Amino acid sequence: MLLQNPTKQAAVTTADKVFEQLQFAIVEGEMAAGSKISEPELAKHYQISRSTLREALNRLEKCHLIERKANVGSRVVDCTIEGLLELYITREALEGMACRQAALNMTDEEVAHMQDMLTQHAGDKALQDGVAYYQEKGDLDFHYKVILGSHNKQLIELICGQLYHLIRMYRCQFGMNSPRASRAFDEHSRIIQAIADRDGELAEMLMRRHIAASRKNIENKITKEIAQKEQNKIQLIKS
Amino acid sequence: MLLQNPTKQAAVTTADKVFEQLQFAIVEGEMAAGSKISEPELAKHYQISRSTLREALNRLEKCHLIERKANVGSRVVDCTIEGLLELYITREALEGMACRQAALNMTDEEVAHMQDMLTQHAGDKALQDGVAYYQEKGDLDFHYKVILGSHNKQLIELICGQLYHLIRMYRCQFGMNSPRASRAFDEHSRIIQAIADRDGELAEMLMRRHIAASRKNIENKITKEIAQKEQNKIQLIKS
DNA sequence: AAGTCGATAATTGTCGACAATTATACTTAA
DNA sequence: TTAAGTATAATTGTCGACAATTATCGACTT
Repeated sequence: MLLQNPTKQAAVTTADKVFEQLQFAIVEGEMAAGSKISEPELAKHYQISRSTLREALNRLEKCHLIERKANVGSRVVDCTIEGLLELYITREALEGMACRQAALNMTDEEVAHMQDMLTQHAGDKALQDGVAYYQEKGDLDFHYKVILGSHNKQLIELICGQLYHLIRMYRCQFGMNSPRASRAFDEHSRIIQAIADRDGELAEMLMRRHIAASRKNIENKITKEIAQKEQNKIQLIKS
Repeated sequence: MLLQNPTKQAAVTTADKVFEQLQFAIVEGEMAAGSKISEPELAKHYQISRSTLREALNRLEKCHLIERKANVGSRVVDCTIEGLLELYITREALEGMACRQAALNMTDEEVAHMQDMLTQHAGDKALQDGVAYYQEKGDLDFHYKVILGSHNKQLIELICGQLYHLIRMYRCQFGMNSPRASRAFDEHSRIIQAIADRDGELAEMLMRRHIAASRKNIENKITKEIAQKEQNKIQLIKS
């Protein structure tokens, strides 16, 4: 499963290819979050020169997957709870606006296509009832379509080109295949309705609530996990 | 006048310095919008190697001031009306949310400091009544403080690190020292009040209206200018 | 005369080496 | 034993050259 973002163009140069591999490695956690990056080591591993590697690193920095300090080096970004919440706040703002713009700017064909997609997902959903499939692919499909429907290059670039890599990273690392599938589906359905009605204000509000709900869901889950770990620690000490 | 963004750190490496110079050159229009960038030529001009120049170009790309195509080269972004409107839509979303977060997260000291700043600006404003100063420096000061007050690294990076360079570029190129100084001041004042009241919802709404008003103002001005030019053309043909 | 194909020139991508800076480990003194 | 200072090693920044790709110009065909 790749789930590449829809704005990306074919990787022609070797730096492009290495960038994609590194991106995958970081998102999937093969390169640990927060770990230091050794340019000579990585260059050797991918059999490329440091110049080419640095080109790839620059693109990783562009989508906020690594951080660089002058004369010190690069690190993979680390996944913190605060970072995750900040990311979702930003996402709420951007995707909410994208949804409003989609309601204003989507062509009728695009709207129809989205509705088709949703009914198709409904079939899949009924079929394998609540399986993570919808959450993974269907969810991303939906959100990408809305974002692209905004017809706003700035929004599209910021969300698809930058934020979503980080979101995927957090999803992988925190193991977030949250069991909101059926509820999310209903929310998606209402959002599409608002877009079809060309009701930008409602569309934005619904999208923001949709994302906020997702954020709160995660927040709950994580705080519970932390509580669980604390519990384990205490039991470990007792025994 | 530099009006550097408040998040930037000192430029230590030569690539950093060249980046800053290029950034300035692009924003101020010394390098024409839409023009092609010749790496050998620029490298020679700044007396640096192409590697170093490319490092600088990568940072310019990060703040969306240039665009690169593989095996073809870089161009300065061009300033279109559509691009400007898309930028302001995005800004409305991000800065609106930043303002909401500022209402929630700013310390009392930060709020007090902003209020001080505003009264000081009020003095300046009374002094030189309506002069562009407020529009230039005061306006940016205000917006930066709100954004930083959100205490959201993601928002801060996106707005200050990326969007604002473009905004400054558009301001320069389209000659936008709009005569909204006094009205903008009142709007700023109300926004600070909402922040001081910790009313996130109102703060966001006011900031969004503030930016939307600015956008509409520009929209009007530009369409008028275009109409004017058409008029001139017609007269030219007649004569 | 217009358009297409091919050779040449120019530009971008990639490479390996050196310079400058930072991190590490060891020695020395308190 | 701890701390500071210094010398060494490793890493990042910068450079110039070569390879690969693209753009330009001219010849040739229709």
